[in-house]
Amino acid sequence: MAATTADLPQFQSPESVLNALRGKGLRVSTARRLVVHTLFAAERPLSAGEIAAGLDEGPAHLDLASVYRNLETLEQLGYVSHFHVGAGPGRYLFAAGKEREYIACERCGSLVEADPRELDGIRAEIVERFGYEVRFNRFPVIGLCADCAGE
Amino acid sequence: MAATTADLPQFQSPESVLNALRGKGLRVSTARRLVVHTLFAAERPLSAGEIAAGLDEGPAHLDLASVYRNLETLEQLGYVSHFHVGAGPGRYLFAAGKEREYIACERCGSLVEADPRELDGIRAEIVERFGYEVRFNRFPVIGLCADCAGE
DNA sequence: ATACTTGCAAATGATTTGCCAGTGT
DNA sequence: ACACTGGCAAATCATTTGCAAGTAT
Repeated sequence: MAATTADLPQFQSPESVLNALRGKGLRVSTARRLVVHTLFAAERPLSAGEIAAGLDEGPAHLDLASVYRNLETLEQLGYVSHFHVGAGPGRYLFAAGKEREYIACERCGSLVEADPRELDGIRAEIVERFGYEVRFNRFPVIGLCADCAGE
Repeated sequence: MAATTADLPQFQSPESVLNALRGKGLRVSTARRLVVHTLFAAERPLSAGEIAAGLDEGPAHLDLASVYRNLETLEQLGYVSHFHVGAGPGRYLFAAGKEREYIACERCGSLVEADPRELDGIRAEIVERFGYEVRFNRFPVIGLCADCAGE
């Protein structure tokens, strides 16, 4: 289940991802292709619902269950990652072999990405003071962005 | 007027809380009494389901919807507070007029409380580096406790 | 041909809401 | 009395699961 950068070198296009899937013995179905393309083209993390809805605007229809199943498969292979902001739906994005952590606004949903190293200081402080090894990839640090904080 | 300690001085017993509610014009019904007693006696944050289930084992049955409605009422008045650990149900506890923040284990659900001042350094670092004003009362810092981290 | 996948429906879990009967004050 | 509350059923939302029909390889 551990996916390092070495395992995921070929993310130049949706096709390269699909080829990699084929190499793993997975089939390249229409649904799979659409999910991969949509996720690859997205400029921000998308919820399963957004993926299905976005696809509906195109030529094909994809069932939400299929979207979830594909996302889970892709995530287990290390191609996709997801996280939750507050109570909202999970947001999915290409993992692209690099780890990221997030800080999110609970009001407007805006998001900033952080290199894990940027949060290592905080991690160290919490492990020292409280004994917990924390990470902000699945459950980002939640707060208010500058705009929302200014009411 | 914000709810300061001065507004919430009388938390010595469930009865004192109920009296305060009466003073605010709220009625002291059986359901309300049970929720307040249960929450007051709890040594850890409880989910709405746990509150209802615990009552079922005792003399009374309380509908989950009533539990939620009461918790919301109590929270709006500043008597109760709740937070979420990962995808699990919300956990409710007496606010007792003091602010707290939490660090939780996403595997076993264990929890440590922190005085907000203990996390002010982290808050300052994040606001400076990312521009987000974060708080860990509704959505705790999530990670693995020492036991779970040791596999 | 066969195993992997999908669509559809139904189930789950958390929480909310409508509505009308019941009850503190 | 009268507004506040409670119970109960049904509705939401996000996500999962069972299955039979469809399809990539």
